[in-house]
Amino acid sequence: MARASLHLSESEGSAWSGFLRAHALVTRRLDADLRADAGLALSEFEILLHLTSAGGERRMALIARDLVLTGGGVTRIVARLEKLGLIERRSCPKDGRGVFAALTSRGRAKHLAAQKVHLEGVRRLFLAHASEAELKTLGRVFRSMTDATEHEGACALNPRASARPGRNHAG
Amino acid sequence: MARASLHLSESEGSAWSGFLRAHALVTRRLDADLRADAGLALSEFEILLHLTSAGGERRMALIARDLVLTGGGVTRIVARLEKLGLIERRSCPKDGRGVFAALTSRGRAKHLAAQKVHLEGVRRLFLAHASEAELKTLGRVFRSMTDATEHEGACALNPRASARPGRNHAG
DNA sequence: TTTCGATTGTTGACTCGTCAAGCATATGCG
DNA sequence: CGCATATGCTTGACGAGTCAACAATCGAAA
Repeated sequence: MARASLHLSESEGSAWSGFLRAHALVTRRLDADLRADAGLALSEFEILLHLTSAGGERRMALIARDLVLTGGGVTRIVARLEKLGLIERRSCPKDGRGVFAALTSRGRAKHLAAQKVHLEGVRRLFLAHASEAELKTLGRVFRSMTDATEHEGACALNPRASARPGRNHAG
Repeated sequence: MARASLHLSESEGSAWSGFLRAHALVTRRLDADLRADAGLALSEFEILLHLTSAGGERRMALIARDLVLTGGGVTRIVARLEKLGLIERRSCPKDGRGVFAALTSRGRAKHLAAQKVHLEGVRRLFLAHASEAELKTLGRVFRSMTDATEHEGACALNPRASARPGRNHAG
């Protein structure tokens, strides 16, 4: 383990800082477009989209896991969407603790309208900058990162799991 | 322009959602590690790092541009770092409006200590998941995105520029 | 020089999501 | 069953950064 160099190579550095900058710029712009043209924040739209691709309803905790939010965060976003009439809460008959977030018909319509803006933005800001082969590379690399990071001991989504017994430092 | 499909292909979808998930998971974990092991938030560390690689001092506005923050945001992060004794403000002799954020010696020391944690995290959470060739691809793709998005009319960092005369919708 | 528009940085008000405490329910074990 | 522990969701308090308004300064043109 002699490779504890104190700085990154050029390709490492530009991949990492590009990652941060691209995320900030792209999501910022996409959020602005969505707000202007559809009246919805990106985080709100993401939940409508998630519910749509899940068939219309989903448990709060699963939304949190999939969108990398805390439980409290989902409660609050869903509350906003509920106030807009786009979502309703349903209690889960199988589990008295559980709550479903479910699209209303207005919610479906809103998703459809916003989806146009969203897709246009994702294509223009993100997809347009990579070839098909490059997209596959991105997908593969991101998948590896998320799989590894998700299972890396106690994560922020899992605060009550064992108190970080070890983050397997490379030593 | 008949390709206004209402959904993404599998490779498009997993690249995009992977991008969002990877960013959320990786930065969250890195921020937690940095706080636990160095007592610094990721955003704070990023400014120390930026100042270091800029030779020790930098104008507020340039920090904001490079790190994709608003001016107000930089003011607040720098204020925190100043309170910690890691940074000091210097007025710019050439421009009475300007303010430099400058590393103190304690700031340099703190950067050095935190840099170990930061590098270990970036390597483990991000770099380890891509080959050299893949890193080059990421760098190239992200660069294209940021170049395009930065110059795409009024961005959030440039609120007083012409009021979004057109976002060149594909029409 | 005066004047007007652009730029720089700061600040109060606000939004968004996290954190942690709390309550309700579920599940496993004696 | 009765108790301990784990999970699901909500909520008050808070942290972090944006937004918009503002004051100060710069620069250029009349």
